[in-house]
Amino acid sequence: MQISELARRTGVPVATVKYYLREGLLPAGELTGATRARYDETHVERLRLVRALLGPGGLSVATARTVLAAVDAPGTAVHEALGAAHRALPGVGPGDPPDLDRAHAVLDRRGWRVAADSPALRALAAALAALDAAGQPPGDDLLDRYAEAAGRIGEQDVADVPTGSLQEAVRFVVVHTVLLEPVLLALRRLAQEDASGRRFCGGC
Amino acid sequence: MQISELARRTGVPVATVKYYLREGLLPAGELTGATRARYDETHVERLRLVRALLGPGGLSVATARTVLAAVDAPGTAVHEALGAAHRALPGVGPGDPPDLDRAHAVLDRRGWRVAADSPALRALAAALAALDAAGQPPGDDLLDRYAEAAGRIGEQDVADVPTGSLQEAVRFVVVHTVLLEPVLLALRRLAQEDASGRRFCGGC
DNA sequence: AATATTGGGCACCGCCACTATCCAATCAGG
DNA sequence: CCTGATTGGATAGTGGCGGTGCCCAATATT
Repeated sequence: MQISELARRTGVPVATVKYYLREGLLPAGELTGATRARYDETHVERLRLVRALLGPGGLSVATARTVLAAVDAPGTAVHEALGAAHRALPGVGPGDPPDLDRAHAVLDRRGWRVAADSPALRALAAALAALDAAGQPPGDDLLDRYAEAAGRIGEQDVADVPTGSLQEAVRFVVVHTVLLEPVLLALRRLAQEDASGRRFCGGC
Repeated sequence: MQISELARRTGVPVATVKYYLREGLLPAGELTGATRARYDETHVERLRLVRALLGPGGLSVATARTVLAAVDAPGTAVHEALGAAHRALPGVGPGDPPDLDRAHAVLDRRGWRVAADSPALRALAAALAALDAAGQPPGDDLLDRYAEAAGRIGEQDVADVPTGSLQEAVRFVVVHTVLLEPVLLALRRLAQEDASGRRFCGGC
C-alpha cells in the first residue's frame, strides 16, 4: 500500500505520517521508485502503536522514539527493555537532586531492590517533595499503603510477561508499562468517586 | 512583603509570579499604592501549591486555574470538590466517544457506583481502546487486579479526608488527588523494577 | 533631589506537534 | 505517447503553551 492508504486505514493525516517517518517513529517503506514506497501491515500496526503512545500514553515524540528504539533493538533483554522504558519516560530533570531518604525508606520497608540511580526513585522523591511543598506531607502509613498496592500491580505486570519470543516480551513490557498508567489513574479516580459518594453523599 | 521577596522565598522568578497573577492562579496582593502591593504568608503557601500542581502534578495552567477555583469557592462540599478536580484533570476530549461497555463491566464487577458522565470513566474507556489499538488488549483478570489495587487506594484516600474544616478537607482532596498520582506511578515502576530484577536477573 | 525599585502591561521567545506548500519524478488513463 | 493527477521528500510555517524581557510612570529610599 502507499502512504495515502496507510494514512486512510489509521485515520492519521498523510502529513503527520510523513512527520513520524522523519522523526524515526515509523520505519521507512520499501522504495519502489524515486517517488513511490510500499508499506505493509507492520506499518499499520506500528502506526497504531505510535498513536497510542503519543496520545493516551502521554509520551512526547522524543520519548516515544527512545522507547521504540528499545522495542526495535533485536537483542534487548526484558529487564533492559523495562529499564529503557523507565529511563525514557518523562522523569525528573537533573535540576536540584531531591532528597532520596524518604523514598529509600519506603522501598526498604517493602524489601524492594532497585538501581541506586533508578529514575523512578528520583521521581518518587520529587513527588514527595512536591507534597511537602503543597503543605500536605504524606505519612508513612499512607506511603506504605500506596506501596503495597503498587507492589501488587508491579508484581503482576512482571509475572504476566510472556516467555515465548523475546521480541514479543519486550513489546509487551513497553506497551503495558506505558499504557496501563492511564488505566491505573482512571481506576483510582473511579474508586475515589465511588468511595466519596458513599462517605459524603450517602450514595448520592 | 513585596513581589520580589515573594519570588525570592519561593524560588520563582518575578516575571513568572506576575504571570501567575495575570492567569488568576495567585490572588492579587493588597495594594498599598499605585506601584506597591503587599503579599503575605498565604501567598507564599499558595505559590508553592501552584508550582507543585504545575510541575510534579503535571497540570496545565488552565487546568490548575479550574482546580484552584474549586479550592477557593467557599461552600464547596467535599464530594463536589473531588468532582471538580476530576473534571478539571486532563481528560479525554469530546472527540470520538469511546466504547464504555468494558469500563462499565469492570466497575460493575466491583460494585462501584459512579456518575454516568464521569470523566474518569471516559478516560478508562479511552485507555482501554489505546491498549487495543496497540495490539495488547488487557484481559478481564488483569483489569480486575488493577481495579482491586486502585480500589484499596481510592478507599483509603477518601477515608483519610479530614472532617474538621470544609476548607481544609477540600484542599486535602485536591492536593491528594493530583499529587499522589506521580507517587503511585513511581511506586509502580519501582515495584516493576524490583520484580523484574528478581524474575529476569536473578537479583542482578 | 537623586537613585533604585516596583507594579503593571505588552511583546516577545523557545519548544513542540503538527501542517501546508513546493518540486521533480512517476504512474494511470486515454 | 501524451497529459494530468499523485507521490515521496524537503522546507517552511502554524498555533498553542509556559514563561520571559522590556518599558513606563509611580513610588520608596538615601
